[in-house]
Amino acid sequence: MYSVLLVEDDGQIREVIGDYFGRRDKIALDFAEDGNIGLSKFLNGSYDLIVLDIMMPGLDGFELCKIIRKKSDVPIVFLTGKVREEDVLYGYELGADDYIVKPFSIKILYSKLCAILERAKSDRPVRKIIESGQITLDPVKLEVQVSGQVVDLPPKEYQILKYMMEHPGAAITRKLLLAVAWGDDLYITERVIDNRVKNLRHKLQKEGSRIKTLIGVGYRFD
Amino acid sequence: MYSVLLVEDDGQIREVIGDYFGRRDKIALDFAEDGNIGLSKFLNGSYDLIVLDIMMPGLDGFELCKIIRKKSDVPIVFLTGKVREEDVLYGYELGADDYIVKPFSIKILYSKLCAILERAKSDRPVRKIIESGQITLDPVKLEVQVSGQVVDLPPKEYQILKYMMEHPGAAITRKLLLAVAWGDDLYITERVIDNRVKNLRHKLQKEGSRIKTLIGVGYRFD
DNA sequence: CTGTACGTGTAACATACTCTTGACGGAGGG
DNA sequence: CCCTCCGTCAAGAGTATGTTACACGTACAG
Repeated sequence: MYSVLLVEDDGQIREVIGDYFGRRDKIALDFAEDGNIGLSKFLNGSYDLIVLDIMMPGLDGFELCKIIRKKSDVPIVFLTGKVREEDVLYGYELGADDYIVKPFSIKILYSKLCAILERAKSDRPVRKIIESGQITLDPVKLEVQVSGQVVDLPPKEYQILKYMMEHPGAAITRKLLLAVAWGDDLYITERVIDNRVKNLRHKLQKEGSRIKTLIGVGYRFD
Repeated sequence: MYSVLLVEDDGQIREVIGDYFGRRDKIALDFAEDGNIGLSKFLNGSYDLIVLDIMMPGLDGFELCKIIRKKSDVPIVFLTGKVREEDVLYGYELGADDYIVKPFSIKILYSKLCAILERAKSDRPVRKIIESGQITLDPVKLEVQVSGQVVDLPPKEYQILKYMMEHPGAAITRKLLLAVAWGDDLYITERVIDNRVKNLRHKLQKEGSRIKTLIGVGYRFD
């Protein structure tokens, strides 16, 4: 479920889109009737994508887009009646992700938004909680849970686990782990890494076996 | 500079796009005249984005898209005269990143491609899996599968197999293998290589026979 | 100030796995 | 038949990793 803000002054369009999206379960839609309301909703809320009409009373879509882009990389889609090519290009220059011209097919709008949201999901430096199997890592709280139980991890072990969970399935060299958790200009015994990994495996209980050893290389988290 | 493959049977369109993109310096364009040529270029090349016409003789754009999606997450844009809504939706379902309807503005095409390429850049965890027959080698996971079964390979054997799979059909001298897996300044018995290859053949099971011996030279992987 | 708890790094050893060696034998060519 | 080249095997050397115990420094509470 994604959260999308639609800034559009035409009530009829809001209604049509709201109806259609309401019958699907992938997008939760929020509305703003003009640019100023849109700005305030953007500032107070947290959206995965923003759809902007260009021609609106007060703050227009381009202006709003500029303001939003200063604060956020959230995907932006223009939805507009303007068809002049310069406008489309201007929109892309402002960092828009797509540009949909009225009259548009509601189905296509929906598909496009879903495609952009899916694409953005993997793209984003996710400040969200990382989940994998029974393991949950919250980078904001710096907290790790295994099977619902909070597990206290010292800094190094936390960093190693975080890096592994951010790169599941990828081979991670010891050198890389050193750079990630220790800083690459330091020389320490290789055994240190083993020690940390050993503790990690133990603390992760049955999930610990998901850290595989790659002989001659390092580790891999599946 | 990004590398883009355009699969389009209409020579005029190829020319127009080629001209325009040639005067810019962000995109290096490669062409394919039909779906089959497109497929072979995709398989042998490495592109950052692929533009597909839908209606083409032989392999059409949808089919080609399906095949590409099995192997790669490379962004795909459909470029087509079809305007039926179902087709557009079908395109997105296949994992397309955009859908541009002819007649289109070349400037907008260029802008869209740039936007998609920029977005994909940060997204890409470049995973280039090498497949050949029943053997699959994932250089990111450092994992080899034979007939769907994971096969653990020690470093030297992994390196030998990887090199062989990267150069199928080519004669590979023992000297070259030494350089690849051992580093070229080392003196060891020739038997060492035989041993590694023997193990490889055994571990690859029935696929092992694809490593042919070239007497007096080395090996060849077919 | 003292004592405890804890994170970290080192050293030493144990264990597991990989690599190399060297001997032997078979295939094929001269 | 002899020679060369390669395949095979077993054993030991060599290397990588797991494990344990301990020393040091810091943070914090008493």
